[in-house]
Amino acid sequence: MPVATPRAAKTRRRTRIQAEREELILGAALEVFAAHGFRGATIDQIAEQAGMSKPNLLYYFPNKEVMHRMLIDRLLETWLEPLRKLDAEGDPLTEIRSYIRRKLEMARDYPRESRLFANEILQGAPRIADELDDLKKLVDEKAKVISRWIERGKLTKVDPYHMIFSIWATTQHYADFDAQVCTVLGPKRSGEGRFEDAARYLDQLFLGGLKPKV
Amino acid sequence: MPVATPRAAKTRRRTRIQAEREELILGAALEVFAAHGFRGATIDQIAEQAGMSKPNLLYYFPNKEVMHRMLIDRLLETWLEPLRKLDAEGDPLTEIRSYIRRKLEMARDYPRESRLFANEILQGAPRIADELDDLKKLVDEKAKVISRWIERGKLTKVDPYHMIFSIWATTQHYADFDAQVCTVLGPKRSGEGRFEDAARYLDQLFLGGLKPKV
DNA sequence: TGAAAAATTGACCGGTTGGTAAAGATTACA
DNA sequence: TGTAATCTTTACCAACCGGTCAATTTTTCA
Repeated sequence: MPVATPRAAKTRRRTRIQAEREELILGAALEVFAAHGFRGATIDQIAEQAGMSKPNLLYYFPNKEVMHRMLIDRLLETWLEPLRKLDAEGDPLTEIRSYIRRKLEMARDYPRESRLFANEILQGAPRIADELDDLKKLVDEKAKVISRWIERGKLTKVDPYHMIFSIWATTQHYADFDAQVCTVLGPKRSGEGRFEDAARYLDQLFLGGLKPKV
Repeated sequence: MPVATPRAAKTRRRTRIQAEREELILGAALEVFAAHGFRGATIDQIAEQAGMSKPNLLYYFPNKEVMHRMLIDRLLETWLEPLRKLDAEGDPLTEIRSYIRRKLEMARDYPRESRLFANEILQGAPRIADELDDLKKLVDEKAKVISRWIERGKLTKVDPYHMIFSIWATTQHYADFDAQVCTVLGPKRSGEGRFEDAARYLDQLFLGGLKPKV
């Protein structure tokens, strides 16, 4: 007869345990979703990763979709932050360099988030069409900023959209294709130093390719 | 009592129907694996895509793994061909440009193969560790070629491994993240022309970034 | 301290999935 | 044409999976 679900409890104050457990579960869910995709992840796996029973997990989240959705929403908040920070008033090459750096740091520090997102896009983004529209708006806005930089001769004339794609691709590659990167680099070079090497290389590539030849 | 499986029939000659059906099934499997990943793909889906019943499909392939493995093996054959063609004797910038072009064409013409591979790597490459070792050998070999080019002053001094990663990342992005690319580009620019725009941009990026400043 | 609220668990359920068994339909070929 | 091999289908099964139920344990707080 009792069994007050956390949702029912939302009318009351949130328990300390509730907050802790929800974070624990979302962490476990991120781990499992990133490794196996939405369909490949099972609630049992997530529960085991979180160190609790399946019904206990389902006491905090009504189902798999809600966990996934919550992770995606959170992810996009922080994921787009580097692009938001791209400052129209700053020095173009410096701004782009910083953007690449920040994206690479995110690939290094939040690889699971990157893979969660990659899994979703790879399968046609079935659960995040709305969020992609927001993304489009942001990219449109920043593409205009880049276009203005080009008009002022601060950058080589390139397609801003494809430029942004290339930054996404090259940086997220180190999170999404980590298994391949580490195999190819071999045990000696696949330590954390690979991100510094990558940063150096990407500087050369983008600054060389984008600096205007005056 | 009869029921000779195609495997048992291997001792005899392969039937016309066998060859046709196996191709049909592999095509359907590629479609479904690329769209949903290994775990997310069901035999029923593949059978429906191939226009036959599940047991009929399982008459030609003993299980899901075998289909997947066969697709991966085939894929890697053609997938690595562009890199194999990278010619130590050719002109470095031309060779790299051609490599990028070929990879981009593969992303355009074989997006399902690209996504099949991406799915597998993204999940830690659990089923293709051996194949990745072969890949490493090939990359090691070509990295040496690139290093020699650099020694001779034909290229800016860059890390050959990360250079290859950046080519993979930027080209495969158009296949793997197609859903995102099309959303961001909008309906007007997401026709097939996007690959030509990409080719133009990648030329600028890589040739600008890699050409030696003499 | 005691009782209500919150947290946890084992048992269970209906639907799906990978795969099998066996019998029937079709095809190849002597 | 007949028959053996090949191909296809219906019916089925055991394991798994998402999620519920009801009962038990733990925590909170008056």
